[in-house]
Amino acid sequence: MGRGPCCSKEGMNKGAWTAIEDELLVEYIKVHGEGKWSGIPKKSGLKRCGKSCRLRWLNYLRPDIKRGNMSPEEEDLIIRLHKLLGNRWSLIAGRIPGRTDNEIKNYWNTNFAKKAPARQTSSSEKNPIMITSPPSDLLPPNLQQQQFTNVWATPLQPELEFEALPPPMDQNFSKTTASEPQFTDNSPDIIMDLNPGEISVSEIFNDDFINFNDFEASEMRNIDNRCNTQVQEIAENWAASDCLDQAQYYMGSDFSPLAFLFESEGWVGDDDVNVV
DNA sequence: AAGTATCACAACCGCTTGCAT
DNA sequence: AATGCAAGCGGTTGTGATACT
Repeated sequence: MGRGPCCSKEGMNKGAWTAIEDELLVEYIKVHGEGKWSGIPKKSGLKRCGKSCRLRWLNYLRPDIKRGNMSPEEEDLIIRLHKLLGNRWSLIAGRIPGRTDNEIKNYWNTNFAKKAPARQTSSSEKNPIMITSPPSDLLPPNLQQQQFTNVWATPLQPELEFEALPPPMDQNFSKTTASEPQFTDNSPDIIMDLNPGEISVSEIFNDDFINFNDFEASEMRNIDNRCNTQVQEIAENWAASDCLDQAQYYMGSDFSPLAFLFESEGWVGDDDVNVV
C-alpha cells in the first residue's frame, strides 16, 4: 500500500527540541491528554510533526520517566528479557517501569550489542518446530475457549529428525516442521505466535502469566506421570525438574530460556500475582 | 592545544499493524 | 474486501560530549 509522510514536512522544525517546544507540548498534553498526535501541530502551535511530538513525549517528557544510569537490577532484567524476547524493545520496556523502549534499545546497543555479536541463523531457526492447537482438555478451564494458533520453538538438536523421536503422547497435539518460517532475525529460542486479541505475549507476561504456567504444567503432567505434581511446585522447580528434560525430549525443543522466569524472584510478582 | 576517534543518546525514517470507512 | 489513516515499532542516523593521540 505504501504511505506518505505522516504530515507535511514544510515549515516543520527538525532536530533537537528546545525548552520552549517542550513546554508547549507538555502544556498541550496536560490539557488535552495523550493521543491524536497528528493533530497536535495545528492545535498546539508547535512546528513539529505529530510523530515527532509523540516520540518526544514518550521518550523524554512523560512525568513517569526514570532518568539516570541503569541499576544492576535493571541491567539484569534487560539481559534476561532480551534473551527471551530478542529486539522487542517495547515489550522489554513494558516490564521495566520508567524506562522507554528507545532508552533500552540505546542502552543495549551501547553496552551489549558489540559484546554479543548476532548469532548466525541456523537451519533450525529457519525451520522452527510448529506445535499447533493443543487439545482443549489439556488446558485449564479459563483457557479452553482460547484459539491457539501456533507455538514456534527452536529445535534443541536440529540434526535430530523428528521421526527418530517417540510419538507424542497425544497425537492431536501434533508437531510438524514449519513450512513457512515466521521469524528470520536473531529470535529468542521460543516464540509464541498467538492470535491477537485472544491471548498475546504481553498478556502472558502480565496478567495471564499464571494461566500460561498452568497450561505448561498440564503439558508436563501429560508427558510423564512422574511429573504429576502441583503446578506451583513445577513453577518453583521448573529449571531443576526433569520435566524440562522430558519436554525437550518429546518436543525436541529447548525450553530452558523460560526457566529463568520461574527462578527469578518477583518475576511474576512485582505488581502482578505471586506464585505461592 | 588541536585534531581525531569513540561513545551515548535523542531524534528521524520507513515499515507494519490496527482500525474505520 | 479494499483502501486510507493514525499510531506504534525497531533500525538507523546525527550530534554533542568525552577520551585519546
